[in-house]
Amino acid sequence: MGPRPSAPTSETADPAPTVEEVMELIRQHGGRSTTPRRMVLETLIGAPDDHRTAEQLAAEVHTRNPTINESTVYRTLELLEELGLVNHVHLGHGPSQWHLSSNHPRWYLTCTYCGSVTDTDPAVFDALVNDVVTRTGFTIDSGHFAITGTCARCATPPD
Amino acid sequence: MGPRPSAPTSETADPAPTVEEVMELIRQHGGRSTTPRRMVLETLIGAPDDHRTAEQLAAEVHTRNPTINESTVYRTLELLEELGLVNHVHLGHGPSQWHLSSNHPRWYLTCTYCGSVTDTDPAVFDALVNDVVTRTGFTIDSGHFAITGTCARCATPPD
DNA sequence: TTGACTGCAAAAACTTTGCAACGTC
DNA sequence: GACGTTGCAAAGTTTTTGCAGTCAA
Repeated sequence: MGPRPSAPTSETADPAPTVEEVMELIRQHGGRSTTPRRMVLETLIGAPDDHRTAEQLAAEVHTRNPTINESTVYRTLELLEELGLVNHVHLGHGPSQWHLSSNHPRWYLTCTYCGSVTDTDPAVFDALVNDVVTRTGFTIDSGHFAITGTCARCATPPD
Repeated sequence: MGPRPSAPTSETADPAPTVEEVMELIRQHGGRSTTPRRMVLETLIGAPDDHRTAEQLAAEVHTRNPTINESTVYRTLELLEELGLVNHVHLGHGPSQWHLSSNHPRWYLTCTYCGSVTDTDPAVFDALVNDVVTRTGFTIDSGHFAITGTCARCATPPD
């Protein structure tokens, strides 16, 4: 039930939703506006550019309401992802990282040696994305898996 | 202890190793030539272009020797990866897929909707790889994580 | 003989699920 | 009141680890 892929180029408009807008959307889909959902959302919207694990998110929520269960956080994230409001990324071998959806593509470069994550100018990938869709019909959806490699620092010869 | 990254462009030479060559290499590193290691290797070399999970590999090995344990398969794969002879890929949310290393880069495109995997002409990515390293110093190492998106078939409007 | 390797079982890490109680509409 | 949602606990999935016995060099 994901959105149809559209223009895969870099854009900048970012309509950060409010908690109320999201709750309304959930109600429109037959769901209910509940305290745990509100709190997860408020935490995500509080730092919209962060990406964090479900566990970290649960810990943040717990500082305000320790009764909210981690499985509820997982279920809320799953719901919000179905609605297209959040996404998860695999930056490495650990747990998934969650963040609010944004209109502009994100490409993560993670270093195999030091683990650092570089959030790259997506324009660099535009030519590739267009080339691939022209040649194969495959529409690349950035940012679900990181691209691994060696960062500038770790690439410098140690000798 | 991985190899220093070198020219990240598409090449074609593929020196498929023999079991004996690998066993010799293992011995040179202070390791031992054992039956489980031999069998895992023979299975991998038997279908060098396949990628498969540790569990599938263990099942294949079991048809010849059921006493070999899955944890030994994991440990063998880890060893062979340290030696640069095999690699694992994350094609989706399931278990890692293992395959013999090859000289030429591999890029996997997996479809979010139908799960199909497209092994793409790596030349398409050369420009990107060169662009990124020039701009940021980051040397992209293809093929550790898949690139997700929508395949041609799933992208055609249903109406 | 030495110590690397193995099988086994148990645990770790991350996520999902079953179910009865609860809260929203 | 109906039924979607939650907390809790338990289980599922993939991978790692501890340990005592085994085997290659």
